[in-house]
Amino acid sequence: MSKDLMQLSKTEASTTPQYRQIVNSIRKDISSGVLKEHAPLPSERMIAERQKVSRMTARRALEALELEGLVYSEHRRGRFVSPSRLTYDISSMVSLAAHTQEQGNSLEIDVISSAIADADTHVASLLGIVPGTHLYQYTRVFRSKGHAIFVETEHVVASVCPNFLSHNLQQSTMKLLERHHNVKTHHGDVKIRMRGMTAMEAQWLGLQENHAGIELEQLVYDTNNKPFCLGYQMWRGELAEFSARAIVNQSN
Amino acid sequence: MSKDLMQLSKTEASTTPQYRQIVNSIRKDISSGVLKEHAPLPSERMIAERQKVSRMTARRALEALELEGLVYSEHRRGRFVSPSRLTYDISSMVSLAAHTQEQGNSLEIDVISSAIADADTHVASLLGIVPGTHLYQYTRVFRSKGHAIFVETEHVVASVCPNFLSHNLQQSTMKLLERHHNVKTHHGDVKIRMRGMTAMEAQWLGLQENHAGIELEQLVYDTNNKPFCLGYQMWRGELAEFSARAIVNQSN
DNA sequence: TTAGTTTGTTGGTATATACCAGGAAACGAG
DNA sequence: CTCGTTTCCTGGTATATACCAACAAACTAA
Repeated sequence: MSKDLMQLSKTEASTTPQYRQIVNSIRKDISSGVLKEHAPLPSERMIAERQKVSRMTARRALEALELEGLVYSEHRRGRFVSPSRLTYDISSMVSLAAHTQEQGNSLEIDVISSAIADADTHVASLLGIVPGTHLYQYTRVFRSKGHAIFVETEHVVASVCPNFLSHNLQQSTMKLLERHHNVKTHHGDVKIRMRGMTAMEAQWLGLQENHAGIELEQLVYDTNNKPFCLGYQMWRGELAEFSARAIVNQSN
Repeated sequence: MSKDLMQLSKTEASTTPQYRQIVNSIRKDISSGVLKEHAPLPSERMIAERQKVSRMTARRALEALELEGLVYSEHRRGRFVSPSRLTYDISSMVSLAAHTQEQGNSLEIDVISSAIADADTHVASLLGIVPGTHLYQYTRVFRSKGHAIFVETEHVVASVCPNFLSHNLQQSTMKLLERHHNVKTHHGDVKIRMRGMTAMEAQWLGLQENHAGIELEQLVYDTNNKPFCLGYQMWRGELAEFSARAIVNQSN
C-alpha cells in the first residue's frame, strides 16, 4: 500500500507508449524482488494518480501484465504478482499430486462434481467404446497454497472400476485405479494446446472470462493397450511448465 | 450525446455485457463458416456503427477474440479469422519441416540471422560446455502459406559441425547435421510453457507486443549422450498443438 | 506507363467521465 | 462480544472524443 516505488522521471522517455513504460516499471519491480509473489499491485486508480495518466491507461498497463502472465487479477479484490511455475513431467505419467507431495509442496484437491454418465460420441470415439457406455465423470480443481492452478475433468470407463466414485477423489486417481481395481497404466497420449477458457473454467480458476490457458488432453491406456481414461486439464498458462523426453526412433 | 439511450432498458438483452454479446455473435459466424480462415472481420468502427456501441466497446470485443485465439490482428491492416492448428509431435523429434511436407502442406523458412558467437552462461550450462565456447546461432521464421507460425533460435556447438553456416538453412537442420556432419540425434528434452512475447518475437510473427504464445525449449542429445543443440521456438499459441506419447516406467 | 502524392481506411494510444457490483473493513446496535 | 449495516475501495463495463502512423487504393503529373 504505502509504496514510493514508481519512478517518476520518464523525462526524455519519448516514443514508447506511456502504458508500456508503466508495464516496464512494474516488471522491473517484480523481477528485482521489490514486489514478491502474491503481493498486491497498486490499483488502477492509484497508478493513474501517481503516474498522472488516466485510469484507462493505467488499466491497459495492468491488463498487458496479466496477458504476459506476470500478474493475476482477483475479481474486484485487486491484482497480484503471479507465483513461479509448477513443472509437470508429461513423460512420466506419474500423478502430479503424488509428485508435488514428494517435492514438499502440497497440492489441495477440490472435487467440484462427480457422477456416472453415458459417453457422448466424442468421448466414446477417443476411448474406443460405443456411445452410451457408462462412464465415471468427475471434475476437480487443483490448488497450491490455496491458489487454483488447473481444473481437470476425467472420464473413466465404468466397467473397469465398479463403484469408483465411492472412493475419496482427493487423491491420485491413477493410483486408486491401480490399487483397488487392478488397472495398470501402460502409456498415455498427450496433447497440449493453448486456448481460451470457457466461462465455467474461468470461474473455477477464479479468472475472468476470456483469458487463454493451456489445455492438456490425456488418453490413458492399460497394459492391454486399451484406453480406459480420458482427461482434460485446463491450466493457468502462466503457472505451468510441461517437460518431456523424446527418444528418437532408430529406424528413422 | 444525441441519443435517447437511457430507456433502451436491459429488458431482454439481459445481464451479459454488450461486448460479450458481440464476441458471441462473431464466434458463431466463425464456427458456422460464414467467416472462413483468413477472412477479414468488420473493423472496429464498422462494428461500433452497426451494433450501436462505442468504438471502444467494439474494440473490447475484438480484443477478447484475439485473446481467445479465434482472431488475429495485422498491424493496422485489420483483423482476420485464425486458421486451424498445426500439430507438432514432440515425441518423434522428426523435423517439423520434413513432416509437414509429407502431409502436403508446405512450410516456408525465412532465415532472419545467422552468426557464430560465444556461449553465454545460460546456454553454456544447458549444453554442458564452458562459457565462451563457439556456437552457431541462427534465427528462422517458419510460415505456412505466407503466415508466420513460429520463430526459432538454435544454438549449435560449433565444434561438431565446422562451417555449418555455409549450408542453406532453409531446411531441417537436424537432417543437415546428420547427413553432412555425422551427428546423430539420440533424444531430446523438451519443455513447453506459455509466456508473453518479447518485442522482437512479436515483430517477427507480425503481432503486437504483449500477446502470449507457447515457447518450446529443446535440448538435443547425440548418441554419446552429449547435448549439442539448444533450440527455442516461440509459437503463435492459437496455431499450435503439441502431441506426445508417455510410456510408463514399469519400475514405478 | 510509371512514379509520386493525396485521401480514406485501419488499428493504436490516450483522456475524461460515469455508473455498477462485489469485497472488505470499519462502525454501530444488540 | 457478536452480528448486521454502512461506507469505501476494487475492478468491470460503457460512452464520447481526439490525434497518430501505417497501409492501400485512387488520383495525378511526368
